[in-house]
Amino acid sequence: MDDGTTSQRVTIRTVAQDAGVSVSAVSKVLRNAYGVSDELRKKVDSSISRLGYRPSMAARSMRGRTQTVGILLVEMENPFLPVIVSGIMNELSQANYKSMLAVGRADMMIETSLIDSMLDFRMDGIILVAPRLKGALLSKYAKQIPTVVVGHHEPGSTDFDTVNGNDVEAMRQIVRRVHRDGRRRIEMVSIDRSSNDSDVSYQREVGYTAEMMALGLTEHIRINRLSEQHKREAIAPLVARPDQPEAYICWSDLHGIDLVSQGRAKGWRIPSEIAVVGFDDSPAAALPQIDLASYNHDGARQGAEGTRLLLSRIHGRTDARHVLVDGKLIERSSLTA
Amino acid sequence: MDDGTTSQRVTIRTVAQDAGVSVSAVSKVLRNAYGVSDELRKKVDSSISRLGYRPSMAARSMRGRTQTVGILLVEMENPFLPVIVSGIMNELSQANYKSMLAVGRADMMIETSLIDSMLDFRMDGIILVAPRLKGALLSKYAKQIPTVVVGHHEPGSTDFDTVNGNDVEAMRQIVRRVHRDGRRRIEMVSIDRSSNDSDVSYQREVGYTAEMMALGLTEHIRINRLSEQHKREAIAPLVARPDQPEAYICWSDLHGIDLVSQGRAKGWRIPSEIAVVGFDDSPAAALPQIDLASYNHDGARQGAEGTRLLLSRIHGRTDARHVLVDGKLIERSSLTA
DNA sequence: CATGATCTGTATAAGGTTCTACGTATAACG
DNA sequence: CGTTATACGTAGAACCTTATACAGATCATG
Repeated sequence: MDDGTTSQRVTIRTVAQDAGVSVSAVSKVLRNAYGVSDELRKKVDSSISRLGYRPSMAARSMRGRTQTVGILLVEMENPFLPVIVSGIMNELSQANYKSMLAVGRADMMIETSLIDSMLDFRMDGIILVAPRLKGALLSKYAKQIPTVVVGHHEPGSTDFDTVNGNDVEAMRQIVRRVHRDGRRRIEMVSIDRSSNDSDVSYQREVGYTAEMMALGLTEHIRINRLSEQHKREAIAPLVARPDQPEAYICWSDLHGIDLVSQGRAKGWRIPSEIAVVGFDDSPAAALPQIDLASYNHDGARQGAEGTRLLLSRIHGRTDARHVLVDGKLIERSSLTA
Repeated sequence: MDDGTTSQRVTIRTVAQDAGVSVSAVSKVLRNAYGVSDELRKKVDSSISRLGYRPSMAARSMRGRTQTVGILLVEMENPFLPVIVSGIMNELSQANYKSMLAVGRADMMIETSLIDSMLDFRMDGIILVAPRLKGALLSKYAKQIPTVVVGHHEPGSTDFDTVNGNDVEAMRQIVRRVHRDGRRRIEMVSIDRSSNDSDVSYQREVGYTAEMMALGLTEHIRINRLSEQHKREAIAPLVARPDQPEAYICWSDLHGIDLVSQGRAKGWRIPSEIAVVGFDDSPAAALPQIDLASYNHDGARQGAEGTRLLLSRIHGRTDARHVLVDGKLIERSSLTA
């Protein structure tokens, strides 16, 4: 306390001095490494809490692990993403890891710059949530740092792991459920693939088509693709059609919400004549005025699963894993009477 | 390239070697410090881009600035918060700063641990968005690191700056607008203050009361306080009242949404008999089925303003500033015919 | 031409941790 | 009692950058 070397900040050296041991001993306790007696640990621990010592991340990251993983979020507006993040953080805090979150703006340039930034900060690994970046670029990064990609189908990759909702199975399940009520003219509302090159939309169409065929409803397959831009107007012609099907299964709640509200205004009897099912189980779908049945993809679980993969990868695994997470259909009055 | 010292990572040393200058010279260029000729700079810059060198944040933060500020978000579910964050990030990127985002879970323990974490990472400053932490604790941190608090009234503080929506003025404006249509029995729906000790609810009540008095409507002042927990049921008695006022001004869209939907179901004529105004302009309020008038508090501007304050504080300012940001009332069919 | 001032670039000491290699004390064993 | 194995603790280099102090060159001035 009152010897010559007293400086401002309390460092590992201060602790060592206070506890009367070597710097390396303290470091060992900190990392609970091999070769430290209970007695030593006790001395050091009490010095640490007495002095309120906190290891400097900066110094730490120059040599060893930071115990911190970077999370890159494609954007913040989509309410599905926070759920994934909270799943990630839950799992991380259990493993005593910290996180550093960065938010892109659905822009590739920004995304790359943010990933670079995480490399600069020496994160132990990164979790990319629904990135816009394509496989080749992702692979480039994945070679430099343990990487897991959530919500972005790319099951062929050998450099990073992926976690996704099981879109195909989800769609099949929805189709089966709707069919169980005796409906046969079941159509899908999807988005124009050219506007969004991700695989996500495609997977859902595959599931729809596959199950329709499995149920012998091949002749009723019909996919209405809307441009992603002008949702509200784009859906009008669908509502105005004279020949309505018995059910619409939508690629997203956005479509579903517009459909039920415009449909109700037009006098549709929902669900008796026409059932509508959305996708994503967004907060708006749950509003009593909307009450749109929707598929919940268990974002928290996707996040948790991705985190577990990343941690095992940080601990040395090198082969790529690809996980599909099942969700469940939330029944509401747009589907169930 | 092929001399003995070639290791994996490209460091400042690699660059120096490649450019045929000293390490310190490179560092000077990097920081554009005094005493470097144009010629030298050119040599170094070209080596940097040829080698794809990126300075290590870890090493950098051990001595100088990180050029990174920490953002602490109270939680992620509230859709108002991402807007603030995007305002912050916009402003930061213009000033060539990076950000590190951490998300609490509306829990004080977690918040303190996250702030500690930002100190460990040697952020140049922190922006706390709607923190749960109280003034004394905030002051403690503010003494260690430049701090700005957004969305958390605490105008008395001398240790940190604050940015807030101008709640009093907002409420006065809403009351005036509603009164302009000839309505006099204007009530407020607020939350039980004991459940939320923040100042936010109080400010809005103040504004409501003040304007009602200014308009000579003192006798009609009535504040209905609901417990924060069971919103949907808590609002039922309000809807069931036999003596309805001519307008409800709500503390939050959550109340407003329930009010318009349950009210419409009950046969209220909105807005001719009863007007409803929410607060926050959440996405759900804008849904055509809801169409709830609401006050938009310009979160992006609050974020930007906070960022500017932080940067000036990082650059040496020490006196505390307290900024109020005005927003605007978004008129929708729950208010305007 | 000597002197001082200015301008460029360099050498080098922090800065706080981790981690390998090593030394010492203690225990176990014949 | 001597030898070996094991547990505990320590020295010190390495990590990459910044920043201070200084040396050398160039230029202006008396």
